[in-house]
Amino acid sequence: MPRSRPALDRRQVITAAVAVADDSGLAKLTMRAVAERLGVEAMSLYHHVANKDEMLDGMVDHVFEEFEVPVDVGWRDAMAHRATSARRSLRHHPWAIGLLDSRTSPGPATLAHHDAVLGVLRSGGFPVRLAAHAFAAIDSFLYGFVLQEVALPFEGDDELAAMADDLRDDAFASHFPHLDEMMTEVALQPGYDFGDEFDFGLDLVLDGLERALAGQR
Amino acid sequence: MPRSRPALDRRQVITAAVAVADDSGLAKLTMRAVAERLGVEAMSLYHHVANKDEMLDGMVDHVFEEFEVPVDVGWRDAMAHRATSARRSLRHHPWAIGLLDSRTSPGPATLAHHDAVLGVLRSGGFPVRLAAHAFAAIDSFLYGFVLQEVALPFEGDDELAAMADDLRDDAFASHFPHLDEMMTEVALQPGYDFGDEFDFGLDLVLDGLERALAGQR
DNA sequence: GGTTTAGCCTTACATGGTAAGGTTGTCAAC
DNA sequence: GTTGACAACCTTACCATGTAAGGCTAAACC
Repeated sequence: MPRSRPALDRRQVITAAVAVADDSGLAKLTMRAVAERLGVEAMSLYHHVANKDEMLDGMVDHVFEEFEVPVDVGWRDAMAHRATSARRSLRHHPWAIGLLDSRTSPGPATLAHHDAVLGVLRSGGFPVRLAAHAFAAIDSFLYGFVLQEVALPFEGDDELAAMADDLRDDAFASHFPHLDEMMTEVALQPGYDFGDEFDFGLDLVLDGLERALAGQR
Repeated sequence: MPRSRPALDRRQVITAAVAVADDSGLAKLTMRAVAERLGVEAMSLYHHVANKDEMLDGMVDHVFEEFEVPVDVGWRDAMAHRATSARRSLRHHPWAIGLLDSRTSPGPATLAHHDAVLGVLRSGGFPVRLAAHAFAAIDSFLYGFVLQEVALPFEGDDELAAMADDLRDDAFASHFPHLDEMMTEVALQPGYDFGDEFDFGLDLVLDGLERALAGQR
């Protein structure tokens, strides 16, 4: 086996891990699977990441790299764009949101991203304390929304309908009347998409922050 | 046919599993550990739950049982109380929030809880569609906040300070000036508690909903 | 009292993380 | 060019975990 150059590095390991998770889900993300994708044996990965946990940290940080924070627009547009971009990334890597709660050491991209967000708020006129409030509120909404979205047991209208029919019967309707009403009159209506709730909630939060900012002055 | 034999049942298995997770964390939650807590062998559990995954479903549903939804107050107070109660439970069972994204089949307590929340909104005057918006917005904020709170790499002021000192140095301050400012002027100030951001964000969301409800009429 | 069977147990296996240590190129120092 | 250190990758092996298959025992029903 002729080996010429440092073929592998940490970045490639992380990238391959992300690809495996994207393709096959977190459950199938094993060191052996990542190694195979790189044409290498599992133990070789340990020359580039300390252990699987650290690899997961790297994967999360990798996703944060994708979050876009525009700098030349007002804070509100910037935050809206950033939230939309983050949501898109997290939907593209649906395993990531589930990792967030177990990763306690933020990577460089994560820190850089958070710094950029704070930067936008501060230059948008938010005093430090209000910026902290805003930061927490926006991120809570963002992550929570994606968490729910990813946990939805269906994908698209038809699957929702199938699942709903599966679940709802007379017993369901009598036990959970409001849920039944919500499904019948909203969720199952043609054209309804839970994803659209994102804009409503985001505007709600941003409106509130705008008002708080105005009241501050 | 009802047997009068003192035996294990599904509820006990779930309860034991919750206890193991509370005490030792999700990583230590193994079928053998749960069995041991019940003075039983691992395989015996499979007479009461189909597999580990279904046990996790049951655990999540168990946590949802704890969420309180008061019925004899206005919608706003009810939602505030419910959010606070849910947050308390999720902090008490920190593993739960991380399971939410992988559980796609809601249990009976989960359904009942959601039904109760919708009931409060509907009788508070929310039209169905607005109730859907409100539901999504509140839950997004709630889950997202707890997700962040649980992922915080510290517990209490002193640990935060220790961790911050560990992280922050000249390089940190110059790379991440806004983060540095935030830590110095907010997070590290005596008495600061990230948990307090919860009330700010919750009020923000509820204010927004109140306004939306008023505009609807 | 014999049969059935629910409820628990023993065994065993495949999968997965990773410790220990081996092998083979590359390169610096002679 | 030879040597030796080191880096990058591999082989083996171990232990933990989920769970399939089937065994044992006593309660429940005939």
